[in-house]
Amino acid sequence: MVMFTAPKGVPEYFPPRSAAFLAVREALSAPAQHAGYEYVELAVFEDTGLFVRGVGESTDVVSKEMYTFTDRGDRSLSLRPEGTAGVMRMVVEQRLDKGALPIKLWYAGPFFRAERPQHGRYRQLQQVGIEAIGIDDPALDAEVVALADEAYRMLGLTQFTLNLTSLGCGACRPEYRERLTAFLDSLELDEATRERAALNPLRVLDDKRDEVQSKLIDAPLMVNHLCADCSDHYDLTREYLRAQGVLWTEAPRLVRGLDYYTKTTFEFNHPLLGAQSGIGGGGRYDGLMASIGGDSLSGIGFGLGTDRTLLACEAEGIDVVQGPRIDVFLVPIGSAARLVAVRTLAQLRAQGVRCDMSFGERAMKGAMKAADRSGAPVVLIIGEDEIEAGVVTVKNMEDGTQSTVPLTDVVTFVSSKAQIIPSERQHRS
RNA sequence: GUGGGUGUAGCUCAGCUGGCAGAGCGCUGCGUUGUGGUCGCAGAUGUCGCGGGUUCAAGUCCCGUCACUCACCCCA
Repeated sequence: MVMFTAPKGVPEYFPPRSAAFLAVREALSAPAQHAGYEYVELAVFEDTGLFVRGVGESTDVVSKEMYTFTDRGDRSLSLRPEGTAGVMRMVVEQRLDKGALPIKLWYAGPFFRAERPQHGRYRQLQQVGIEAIGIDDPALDAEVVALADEAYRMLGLTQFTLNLTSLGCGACRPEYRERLTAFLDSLELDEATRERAALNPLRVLDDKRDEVQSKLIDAPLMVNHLCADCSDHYDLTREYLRAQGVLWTEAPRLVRGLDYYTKTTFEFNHPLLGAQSGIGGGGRYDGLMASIGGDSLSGIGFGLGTDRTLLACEAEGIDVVQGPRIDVFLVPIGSAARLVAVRTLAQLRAQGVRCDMSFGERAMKGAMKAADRSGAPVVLIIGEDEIEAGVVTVKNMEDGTQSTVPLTDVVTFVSSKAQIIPSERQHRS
């Protein structure tokens, strides 16, 4: 017999953790939804050329981590390794850029990178992302960063950090890049590092090794060589962040792996996640739309890692899912009671009460055990005695007390009671 | 792609210099013929990852292989 397993590096979520995953995904997008961002459902695979031109041919993500295949029409397609390029393609293709600006969009779903799996690093990874396109205003940079910060804080995370910098633009970065290259050429570096420097010298700046970092103390930094436009933009962005009470660390050596980033760039990290500590990141990408054949519209956005954020919550001991998953559980004993239970269950659900019942010919003991495992705080027992008396026994599972309610009143009685239960477990403020 | 670690019950793991396959949790039943959770008692569950070798004897030692995992790299 063959035993099938999920492909390597694909995290799956099943009860009870799947509920936490869902709650994290909801929490990550909630602040953006409150801020007017609208949902988009994107293609999960795209023309390979979109990522080559948009994300950048020299990036690791595109050059060696894409799942690329040829379809029956000999088209080269790739599973999306990130979301921004696809959003920009949609905006250009659907002419969304001809409407009101800025275009504010959010998305969520799986992305794919053929990497060696590790704690928090998966081949199928889940992200929640937002993009604000078409207006080059530092207030939007600040909004995007603040929405990510708000999402993490809403979940109850306290230990994450925000690293922020500016990567400059097409006007000032090439000059800086030359300066940095000249500096790196003057150092004695190992071959792998030299190759990295040739491909993207900025990448060398965030090398983790102390022996490399010690040589970089005097390295020129982008933030000290910004043009007037980039410098003003960064100053205003920080002023607006301060105005919203967002705290951050200046990270002049922060580098991102995707070529399209310009100006404001940021990364959220969590110290309890090990090597893969980035729980979210993003930045401005003013040249991206033009590079894939659209107008020269600016944009800024983030991608937040749903898997890693869940890991971060677990590492901080946060219960993302609070309270029971249902409010009421029905325990019918005997066929007459079962009919009553099926009808009552439907009526309760129509009232919006979350409820379930014991299925199968279970004896009272087994049915009560099922009731207990459901987590429902209230159990309705419907047996032969109750049927005969025209009542339902209502049991409080926390203190074990019970009372009888006429069958005709039970839906009203329970639904008014169920209204109270959710308020007892409101989200932290 | 490179390096390290680990594979034993559903889960978490113990098993010493080779000598009868174990614990906790969970699961099932009973204590209570209409009451869960707590408590007590009883019970079920193994290709010791897989293949080969050494040995009277291998979960244990050796070789190979696969899987998982941590780190490099990269990134969410």
